[in-house]
Amino acid sequence: MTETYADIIVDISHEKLDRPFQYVIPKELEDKLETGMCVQIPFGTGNRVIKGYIIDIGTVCKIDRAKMKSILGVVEKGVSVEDKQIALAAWIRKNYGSTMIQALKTVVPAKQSVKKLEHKTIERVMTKEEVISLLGESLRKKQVAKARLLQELTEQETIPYEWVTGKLAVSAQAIHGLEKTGVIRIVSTTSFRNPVRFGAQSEQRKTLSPAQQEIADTVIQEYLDGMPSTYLVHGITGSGKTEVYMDIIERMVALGKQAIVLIPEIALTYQTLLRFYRRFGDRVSVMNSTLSPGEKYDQCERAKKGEIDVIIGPRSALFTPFPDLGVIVIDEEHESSYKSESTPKYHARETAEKVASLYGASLVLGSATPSLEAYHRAEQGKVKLFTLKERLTGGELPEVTIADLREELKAGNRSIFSRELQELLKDRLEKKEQSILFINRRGYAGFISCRACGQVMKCPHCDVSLSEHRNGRLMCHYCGYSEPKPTLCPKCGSRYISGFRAGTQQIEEKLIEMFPGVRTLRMDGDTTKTKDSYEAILSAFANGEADVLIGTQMIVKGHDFPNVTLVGVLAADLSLSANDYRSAERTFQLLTQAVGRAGRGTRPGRAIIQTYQPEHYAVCHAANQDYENFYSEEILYRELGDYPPASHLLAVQIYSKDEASGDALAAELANMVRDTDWFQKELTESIRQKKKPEISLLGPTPATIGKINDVFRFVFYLKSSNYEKLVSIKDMLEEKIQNRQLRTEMVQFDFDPMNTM
DNA sequence: AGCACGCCGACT
DNA sequence: GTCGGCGTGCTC
Repeated sequence: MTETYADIIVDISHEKLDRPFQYVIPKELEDKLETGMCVQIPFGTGNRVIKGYIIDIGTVCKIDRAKMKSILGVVEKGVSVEDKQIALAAWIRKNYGSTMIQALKTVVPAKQSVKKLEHKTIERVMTKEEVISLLGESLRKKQVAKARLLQELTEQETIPYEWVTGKLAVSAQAIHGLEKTGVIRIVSTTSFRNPVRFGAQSEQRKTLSPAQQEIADTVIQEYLDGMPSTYLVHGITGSGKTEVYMDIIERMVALGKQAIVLIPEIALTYQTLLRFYRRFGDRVSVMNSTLSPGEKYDQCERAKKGEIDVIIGPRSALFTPFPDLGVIVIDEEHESSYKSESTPKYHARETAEKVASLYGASLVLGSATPSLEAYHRAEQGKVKLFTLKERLTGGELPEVTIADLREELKAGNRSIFSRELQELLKDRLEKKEQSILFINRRGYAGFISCRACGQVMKCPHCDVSLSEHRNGRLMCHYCGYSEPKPTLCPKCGSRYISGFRAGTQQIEEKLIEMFPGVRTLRMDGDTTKTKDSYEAILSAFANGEADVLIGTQMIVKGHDFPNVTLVGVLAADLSLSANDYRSAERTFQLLTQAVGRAGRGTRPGRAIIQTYQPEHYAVCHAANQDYENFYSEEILYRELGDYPPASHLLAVQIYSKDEASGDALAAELANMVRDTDWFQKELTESIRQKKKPEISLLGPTPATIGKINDVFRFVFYLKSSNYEKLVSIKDMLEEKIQNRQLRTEMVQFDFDPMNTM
């Protein structure tokens, strides 16, 4: 008969107590308790009863058993903001895999640095004379601590609390003593700063088009009917999605509800914010990664107290603790930055759905190129789809041509610019119009293709590109398949078979070589170390300080350049051949966005997409700006390969300082899954019935980048259409790992990963 | 955060 | 002695 114990975080905001305490779970509560629940516990010497949150349940007794106390009872689920936050953290922990502490820290951002929460101050209640007489008395009684504080009070009427406990070294008891005798008063002056301030000028409301109006009306009406839902607004750039969001938010605010607006960090520009400020005044606030922890905490407090109605920010703004949230808007819903890169690796879109259901709020997703996940759910009827096809501002979509680089090679053009692009560049330079050259650096990790026929070396099992490895062989990083690197193209026999290498710097050099005197600006990871330099380059270009802007993906997001009439995409297939299943989707999104940069002003735009694979559906459909047809082809591919959203993928990532032990652990964990009874049963069933198994295991294999900072990385994948099954495997592995007490190794879980490891 | 323990000067 | 202020450390 074993006892069960619970790790509990006590409900006292103090950094010293921000760690788990272990309690005995009484027999009668054993079945009722779960992680994330709120319980009553005796705490401290006086055994005063306080609230605590269960973060873990186990059978390992970590401290002296004699010291442990028992849980008194369950605090029934309330409706407070805190309870929702805890429930959300528990959900994240369960679905994405992490410890409860990690989950709590993501959901309650200030829990860590809570020390500077309220700026408490000490205020003198009595007159100066009375204090001086008290001071004399204290000095006589040799009450040094009290005297120090009183001395300070003769000079100042109010003193910051930390100053008193810190510099003056007066303990809390002494202060409380003085408070009791009525000498001072402790005031929590919660001084909130609004990070950005604008004048209260209001933006004149634009009348919505019938299509826009219909979206806003539906969202609001269904909310009022008590049936909030998830909506996907598929609208091309310039179709006025932001107007729709603002209309919905305004009506929600009028109902006394609050709104969260998520936007990708990169699109968090001054212009976007300005529009919201003009509409909602100082009832709107910004979450920003540059905010200090203290400022973030302020934002949370303001939200809790109902001082703001709208918050705008990246992924983490989702956890703003509003008392009565009405709607969550996720703009540019397809952006990969909505997936967290650190544990817990949650996806903001999925998590937003959970948040919305906790609050009974509506969720509005918007994108010009929706993620396969969102569109798939719309097809299944789980999400309501709206399409905005009209560009409100007029503005024609640019004319797009595809340049076949294989033909260029045949015609003897070995430069990185196709002949048509060269001509158009020359023309734009003469006309003093601006151009953008876009190089796709994604998936640079050495795939191999034939420059004569465009053939890309692919894994025969997984249909993703093979990467060139240290040992010179080609490897698949999903399943570990490998083959020797060919010297001749297996399809056409050409010897021009190699990885593609070109950076923004080489392009710039070639461009200056070809057009002496051309003014260029370069933007990539190297030239934009800080956010300021990013803005600086973009505004320099917008001001006409250069003829050509050369850059990686970052130049295609946001920002309008009215004078740009030519966009050249050099080697579109670079990202197409990245070795993971999302590469076509990413390529389509990038190309569509890049092409959309041309002709935003009055003059019509042109775009050239250079590629070795002109027949590839992602390239063709992007050239035609045709999302629907891209989607129907891509979803077929996902269904065939059992990739998300048709199925689910769990990446189990193993990190280790020691290559051999990491490799061994990866193999051991993978075998642990393989050896389970139900996995074996599933396998035999599938063979017997000649169907696909409900679950399959790929790998383990060394990661694409096998070693970073001397840490070796291994990975294996589990595929299943049943998400719950993957969660249960994660739970099982988590338990095994916990009991093992790993030293040099670390294991992370990534559900439906955005990047291959 | 709150509570006990122990140290130290003051006072009956 | 013992009372009371005050710092320190701990809380499962």
